[in-house]
Amino acid sequence: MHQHNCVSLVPLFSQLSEQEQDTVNSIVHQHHYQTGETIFAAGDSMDALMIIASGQAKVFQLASNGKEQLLHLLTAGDFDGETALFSQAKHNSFAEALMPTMICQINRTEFQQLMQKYPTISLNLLNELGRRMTELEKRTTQTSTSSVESRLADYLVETSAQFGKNDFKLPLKKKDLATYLGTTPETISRKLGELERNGLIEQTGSKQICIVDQEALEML
Amino acid sequence: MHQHNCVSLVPLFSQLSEQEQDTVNSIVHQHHYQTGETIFAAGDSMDALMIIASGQAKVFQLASNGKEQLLHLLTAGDFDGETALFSQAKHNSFAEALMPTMICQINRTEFQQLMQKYPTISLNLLNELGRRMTELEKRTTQTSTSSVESRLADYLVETSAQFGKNDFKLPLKKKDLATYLGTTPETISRKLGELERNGLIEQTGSKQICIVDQEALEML
DNA sequence: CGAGGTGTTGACTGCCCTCAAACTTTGTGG
DNA sequence: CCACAAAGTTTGAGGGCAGTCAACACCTCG
Repeated sequence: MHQHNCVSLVPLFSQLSEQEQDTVNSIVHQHHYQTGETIFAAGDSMDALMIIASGQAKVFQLASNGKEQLLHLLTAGDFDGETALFSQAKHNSFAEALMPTMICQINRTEFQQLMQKYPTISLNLLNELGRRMTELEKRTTQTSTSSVESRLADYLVETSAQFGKNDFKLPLKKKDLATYLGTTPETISRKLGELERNGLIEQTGSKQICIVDQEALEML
Repeated sequence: MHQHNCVSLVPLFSQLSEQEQDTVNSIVHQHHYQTGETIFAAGDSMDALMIIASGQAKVFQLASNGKEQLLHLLTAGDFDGETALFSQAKHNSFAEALMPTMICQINRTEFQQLMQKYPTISLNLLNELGRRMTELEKRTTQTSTSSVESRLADYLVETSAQFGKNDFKLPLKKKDLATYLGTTPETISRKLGELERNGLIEQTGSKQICIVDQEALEML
């Protein structure tokens, strides 16, 4: 069987030599998930670090009223489960594949040995956790201080920057985008319409967005 | 001068021997801040890890419209600035002392050397970052899925649990509590009044709260 | 082609934010 | 230790943003 090499893809291990990466690769367990399939659920015990080799997954929580809150969008090279590496805790969130997705897992104990052997790994972990923390802090601040319109505008500008062009396809269903921005699909739909009517964007196709007036968007 | 020993207070260094802690203590710089004094501001360059030796500080962001969002409340033993340890970045948030507060700083380069020498430090850091991440994720979910009333109820229950008794004094001004929960002082005031009228709590004095019906609070 | 999930549009409602004024607590200097 | 100023809190009135509900249109994919 052709074993896809997760390890070389991941920034987490990028500073290791090729030989060291092989070592890591040998203790990795692979899993494949289909679109819509659950990767883990709240309540599951966490005992491994998960790395996205290919595909895309969403991490979200469910409130007691059943509402969904999207916390992170994971793409190739991203990982999750780091809080599990020390405390033998349960997942407090869900993860679901948004497309056919390959996941590499490393058991807690094995990963702990890795970190002892190669200290740069834990530094990389710290780095990435910090980055994600900063991102979440920003989003938290925005959700409780700004209007949906400006959050959406900000999201569009940032996403377009990631793609490096004004014309791009939303990487999320609007349903998920809504919970990501802390609002509802209906409101997203309306606000996008409003932005279009005001000449700031154009909706060329399903999920296809073109930014017309970036400055005005940033102004919100 | 009597040098307050920060290091022994901090879980971060708790696994080090007494002698090793002394070493760490020798590279620590101390600063004292008065109530209301700014510890760092957004835009300041980050070049040190900060540890609260005694006192209390709030970490918050300012939105473009001037609104404040409280992100973390730091008390003795907590630290901040970990994202600064690798990337030579700027602070994106503010920190302000809420009472006379003693802070211990360790420079980036010196702390990096420490982490190389004592790998358990970075593991402790990871642990704490994960904890804080989990906490923020929960709060984010709550702010965009639940009503102010239930967020407040949840906060009261959790805070009472921290103190270990039903009768306690709010550790924050209501103004700050409001931005912590993503609302306004007026709304906090009203909701507390409502909870009291419904017999779930009692407001015995300024900031003094007594939980009467914990079950009903958790129900929200 | 049909079915289920997804997106759109409209009408309505309500939570909570805003503004403003009175009252209370805090803390500081005389 | 008191007095007074500044900050924080409470209460009321009013309005707006966005959530809810419902019906319909639209994809996407068996």
